[in-house]
Amino acid sequence: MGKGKIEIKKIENLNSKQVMFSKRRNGLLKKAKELSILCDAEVGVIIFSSIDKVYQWSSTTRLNAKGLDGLSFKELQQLEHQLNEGILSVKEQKEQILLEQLKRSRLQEQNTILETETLRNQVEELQQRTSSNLLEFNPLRIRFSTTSSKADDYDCASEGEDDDNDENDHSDTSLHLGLASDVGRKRKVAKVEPITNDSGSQVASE
Amino acid sequence: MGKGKIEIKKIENLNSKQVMFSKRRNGLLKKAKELSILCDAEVGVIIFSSIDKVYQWSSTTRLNAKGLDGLSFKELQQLEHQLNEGILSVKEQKEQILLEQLKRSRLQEQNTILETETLRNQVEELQQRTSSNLLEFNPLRIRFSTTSSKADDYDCASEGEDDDNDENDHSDTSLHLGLASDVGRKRKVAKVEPITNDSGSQVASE
DNA sequence: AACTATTTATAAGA
DNA sequence: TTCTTATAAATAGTT
Repeated sequence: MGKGKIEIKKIENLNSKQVMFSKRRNGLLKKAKELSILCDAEVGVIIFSSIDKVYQWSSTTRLNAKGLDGLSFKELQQLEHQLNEGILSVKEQKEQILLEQLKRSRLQEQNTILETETLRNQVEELQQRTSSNLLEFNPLRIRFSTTSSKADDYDCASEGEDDDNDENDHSDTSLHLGLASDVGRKRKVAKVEPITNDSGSQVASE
Repeated sequence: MGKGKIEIKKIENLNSKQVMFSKRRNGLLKKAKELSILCDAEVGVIIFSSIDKVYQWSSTTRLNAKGLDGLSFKELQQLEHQLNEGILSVKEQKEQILLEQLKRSRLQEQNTILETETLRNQVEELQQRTSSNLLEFNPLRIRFSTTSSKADDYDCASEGEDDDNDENDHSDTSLHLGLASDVGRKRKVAKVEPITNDSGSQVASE
């Protein structure tokens, strides 16, 4: 509808394109507004020019800008992306912390359980000696459990949390018992093989 | 642009309105398409008729329907809401599971630590007797730690996880030592007061 | 940005 | 609905 008919295809001349855009954009928005008024419809139009500026109009506040008018499409998209990423990051961080603590807690627990086991054996053995009036005493017969030394490789070891059983971190590899020189020593525990990492990951993949 | 000029205001006649809507909707979409082609712009148009049916067109797949054409706006909004809720639910569920396990693990750990403490004391005491050649033996002097019986109230107790220390669940309230009748009994541990629930919640709020 | 010759959209009617 | 047609509006090219 002009002095000459035009083919609907991309305008290469930048200036012509800009002029055309301005005219037809206004026309489109006007038509949209008319439609919404005449036919009592909700109409929304959003236009991203090639210069990446946003023009939008809508018959309702539902679709209208919330202070985002004038932001480029890429900016808006980035904003949305960042928000989503932000939520994800926070959630993932929380999850990571929980997993970390659970892993650590389980390792700790495993340690303590082994120590307990060892101590229990000792107690029983000592009790037997005691109740049998100690006819003989041979410390070498007291068994102790696993004596691996690989526990330090475990990455949990370096974390400095103020748990109330940090003492275990400096425990010996083996457990000595029944000798007079050992009576004064406290907190000697049996080391354990690091439990498999899966105990933590399993939880996450449930 | 018709046989007569019209005023832009709501059309009351339903039939006229429907006809007008159909015509102008097509016109608007055509104009939008032309604009996007001519000026290399991204254009999106969404139209909600008063019958609440959606018509939309967009120059990019970004705004195009994914099989959602024809859904009412309310339906679309509900769908979006449900999706968001779904994600949140899943995340929260995962978090809940982790917290649950951590709480349980800590409780378990606390139990074992207390038991260890008790056993350690016994061992030391017994060792002292042993190394002093057992001049006297009085089992009553052996102390044991907390003997509360409220532990069963803890809601963790009913959960049936296949942990490898379920034996502790049936432990006695008190610890008996030094008597011949006790030598054959295993796995008697001191019960502890349930630790405060905060140990778990603290983690979540970090 | 304004002008204007034309094309296009569409109001009313069939 | 769709088609027709008279006419209003939009706009391409020009200034």
